[in-house]
Amino acid sequence: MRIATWNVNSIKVRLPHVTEYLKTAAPDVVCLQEIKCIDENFPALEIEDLGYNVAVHGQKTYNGVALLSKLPLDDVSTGLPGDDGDEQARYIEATVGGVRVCGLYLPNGNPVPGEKFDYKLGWMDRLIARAKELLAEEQPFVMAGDYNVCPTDGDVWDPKGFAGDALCQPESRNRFRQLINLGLTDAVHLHNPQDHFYTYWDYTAGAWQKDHGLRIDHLLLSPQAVDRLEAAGVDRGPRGEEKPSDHTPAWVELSE
DNA sequence: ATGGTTGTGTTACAA
Repeated sequence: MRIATWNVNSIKVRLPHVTEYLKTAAPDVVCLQEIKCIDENFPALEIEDLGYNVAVHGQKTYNGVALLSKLPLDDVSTGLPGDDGDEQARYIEATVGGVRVCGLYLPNGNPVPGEKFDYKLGWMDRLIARAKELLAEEQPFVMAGDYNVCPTDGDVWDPKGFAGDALCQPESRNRFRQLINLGLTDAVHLHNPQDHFYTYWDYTAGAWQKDHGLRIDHLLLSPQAVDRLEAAGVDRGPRGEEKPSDHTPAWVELSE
């Protein structure tokens, strides 16, 4: 079972890219972020026509996440627990073929310091709490999405230039490390520890052409999921298309 | 070059 994650930066604009990816890469599950639309405006019919089930947690203008899956999406839940006042659409879970798939769009957190950075750290604390709950069930799960965290300087094209960015702050990295220390595995890093494997390139200043990227999209696997991990990687192709998202898909392959 | 681009949706804000 192949599970991919992709921040598409508007599903309305990126629908042709997404349908092309579904046809060519044919992932079993895709976690989408930044769909930037309400549920009613998500192009479900076009995606269902390609053989996928759809679950959406949308929001007007900003954020928004969705799950696409060839197999049924069971027990869908939306919103990250821990703050009933949080109205930003950044989290969705569903069970697919016995695997709990968690799609997430972690807050960017800039500027630092500020309310947005505080929100990011609080959101990460809630994600850690949710991971603890899921780990207690001792079942396979995958937390996949745009984490907006570069785990180390090796994940940044210009570490000095990004030293003050929310994506690289010690507090952000510490919380990502807490997820790892709970027993989760950064699957793409495990399979490619020596390489950059950037997943994001800024639209400005020719960043893509210069490979000035960041690794911020991750798939964290529970021990029971790691037992089934066969491969992991990043598909750079979509970032090179016309009118691309600034992110490209990352994925894992789990045995059946 | 105190810069650059994209998307939503109005001419600001988020990334």
